[in-house]
Amino acid sequence: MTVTLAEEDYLKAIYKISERQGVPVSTNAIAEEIRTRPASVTDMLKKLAEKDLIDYKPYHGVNLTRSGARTATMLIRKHRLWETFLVDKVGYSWDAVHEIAEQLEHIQSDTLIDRLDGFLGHPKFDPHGDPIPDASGAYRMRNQILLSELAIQQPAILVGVREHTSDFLQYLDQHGLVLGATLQIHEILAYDGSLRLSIGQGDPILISGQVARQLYVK
Amino acid sequence: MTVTLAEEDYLKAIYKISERQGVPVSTNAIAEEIRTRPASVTDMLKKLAEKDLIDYKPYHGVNLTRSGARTATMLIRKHRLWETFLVDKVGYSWDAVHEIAEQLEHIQSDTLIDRLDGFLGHPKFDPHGDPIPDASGAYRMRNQILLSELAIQQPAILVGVREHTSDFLQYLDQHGLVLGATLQIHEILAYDGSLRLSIGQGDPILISGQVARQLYVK
DNA sequence: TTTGTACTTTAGCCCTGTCTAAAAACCTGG
DNA sequence: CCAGGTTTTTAGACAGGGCTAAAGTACAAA
Repeated sequence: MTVTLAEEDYLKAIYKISERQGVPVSTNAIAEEIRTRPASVTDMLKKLAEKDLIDYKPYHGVNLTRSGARTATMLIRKHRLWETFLVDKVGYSWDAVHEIAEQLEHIQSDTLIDRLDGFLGHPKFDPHGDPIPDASGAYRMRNQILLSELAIQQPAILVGVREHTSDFLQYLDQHGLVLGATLQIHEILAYDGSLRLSIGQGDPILISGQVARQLYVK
Repeated sequence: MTVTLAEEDYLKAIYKISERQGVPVSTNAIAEEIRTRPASVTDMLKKLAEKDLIDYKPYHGVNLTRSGARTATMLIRKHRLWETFLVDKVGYSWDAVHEIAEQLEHIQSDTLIDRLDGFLGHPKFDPHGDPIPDASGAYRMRNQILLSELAIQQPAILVGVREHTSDFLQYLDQHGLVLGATLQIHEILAYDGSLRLSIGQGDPILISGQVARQLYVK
């Protein structure tokens, strides 16, 4: 029972949405995630249900079966390992790897991804700080909080980002916001919720609340 | 003007056949190479001609245009670089990489393959001894001959293989026939054309003429 | 309880790439 | 130069995946 490339994309989308927003996952949400039309989603949901990769009740959304969740987790594993490869070995910056990894994650091989994992030294986190599932699909979430929840004056380490767009990641680079940096909030401006923040030993900078809600610290 | 995955496969097949057997390339030959039906090939040839990737005269075969040849050469480049990656970095043996590279060669990125080339140290030959085209598509053929053409007692170095099947490559491994080995023919048996051959300092072994016609030496 | 609106599904169509069956073109031996 | 065999193309169908338009469902507000 093979899973096509398009089916894999749907499973991953459902997985990602249910992580963010819980289950069941709506047709519209999937359409938006995949950038396709709701009618197309409905068609595909029938196929996925037929293959027992999702539980689908018409008009009431879907959730992944055990088998569907395993497939999705393995895709996440592949995606994050390939991103790690591209950054650590091939010299890409973290804002340029997403699209390439979207393609690489569909490579089919029983052995490749585990060997790649070994070649990379069994990394636990990808270049964006997201955890990489192991070969069994297990991964530990860091006990992270959003920078926007961090107490004033409390130092913390930047460990992850929620947004993965190039623009956002380039913004972070330009402001010295790299993974592992020590951050400390000095002040939250009453006017618009901006944060005055120091990075390591540097002079404080100002970032928007919008940005702060995209950063994970520990 | 994008080239689909299936179209890429056809271009590569036409390229490979024309290298072996010259031009023009017949519909049947392509069908056999791609393992599909002649009727399907005809359909695809029309599409490729429409895109100016081939010159196609119905009933008289095809050859690649400049543009089609460029695409095919880049596919070869990608295939061979990925094979090199899999063997040199990921630890695969040379008989296990073909199918994976067949998938990897279709990854679309303006920058990936040149960066991969750099990461690998700009290799000139892949794990099977085939030359890797550079970024401009150029590559030098070694001045190689088939082992079956080598003069008796004349030492030579094994530099390439024609067959890429797993079975054949495993056979070579088992007999110590690895790239770079020094070979010397001691005798050609009149009965069936088998060769008595020594590899490096080892004791002579017997290989069939069939095998000798698959090995390139220099 | 009804009704308006947002969400979802159905119906029917398109495109890609494949297939089988049948027709057409090519070519070679007599 | 033509008859048979081989090769190639055409015709028509199908499966996967997507789209638009229209119809059906759910649910909140009145």
